[in-house]
Amino acid sequence: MAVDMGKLRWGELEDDAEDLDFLLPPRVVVGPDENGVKKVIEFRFDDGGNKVRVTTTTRVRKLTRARLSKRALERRSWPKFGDAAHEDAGARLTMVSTEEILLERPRAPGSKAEEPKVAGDPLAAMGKAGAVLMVCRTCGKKGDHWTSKCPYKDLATQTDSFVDKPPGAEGAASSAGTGKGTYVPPSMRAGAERSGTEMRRRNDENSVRVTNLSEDTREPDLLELFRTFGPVTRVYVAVDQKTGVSRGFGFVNFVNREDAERAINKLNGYGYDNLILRVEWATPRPN
DNA sequence: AATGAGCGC
Repeated sequence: MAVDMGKLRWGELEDDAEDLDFLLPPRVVVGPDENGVKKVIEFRFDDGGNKVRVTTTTRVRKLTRARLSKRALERRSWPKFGDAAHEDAGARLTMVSTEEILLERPRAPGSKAEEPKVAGDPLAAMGKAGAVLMVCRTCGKKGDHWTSKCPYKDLATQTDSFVDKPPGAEGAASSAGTGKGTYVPPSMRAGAERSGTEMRRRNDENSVRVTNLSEDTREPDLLELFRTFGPVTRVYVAVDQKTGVSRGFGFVNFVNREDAERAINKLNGYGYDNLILRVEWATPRPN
């Protein structure tokens, strides 16, 4: 058999050698004899490719006929139970049970009762009433995704070491932020309907354009980078609709203009993912 | 080098 050695790796060569086992005589089992001695004779190739015979001799426990029948007889004297209780004695030695037997699944101590599993997509299987109960513990969004599927799940903890922080970012001082200073509920977002004097127009004014992003920088990365300056309402990375590849720029919208300004001052020229970011005010999108 | 999506009226 001609083999192109250049295309084979050693692991494949090994497999190839094993394939030759069909050339060996079949395994032979002799016994066990009256003394319980069993011999297994098998053949294999040694490291040099020579056929060798290997004989293994073992002594098996003798199960005498008397011993077996004694135990079987003992079982026959057991009182019948279940469906078998209605059978004539000795009519059948074995039978298939049609009884329903509920098995308890062992659980870790202290674990909660199992939730009923729904086949298929749990979100789709759930009615609207159920969806309301679904609240992402990371970003707080309702009825959209589970915590485990949150796009920001990796960013749940604030990076304390990173650059500077807006004054009062830790607490409620930040005007529109929640405790963590990042998630802004819809009712508080720019452009949301507000009572009284505030404008209803969508607010794109605190929009920052970020260019020279590496191809694999995505929205959660941008959020992680910019959230330290204050509450962010939106991150967006422009993506080629055809290929899905990042176009290398994006936008970050801030609740507060001062936060956006500080982000620009701090991050413009900042080295990120081996590239030097450009961060500047975005010209508002025509609408 | 570069300024974003899609929804509904």
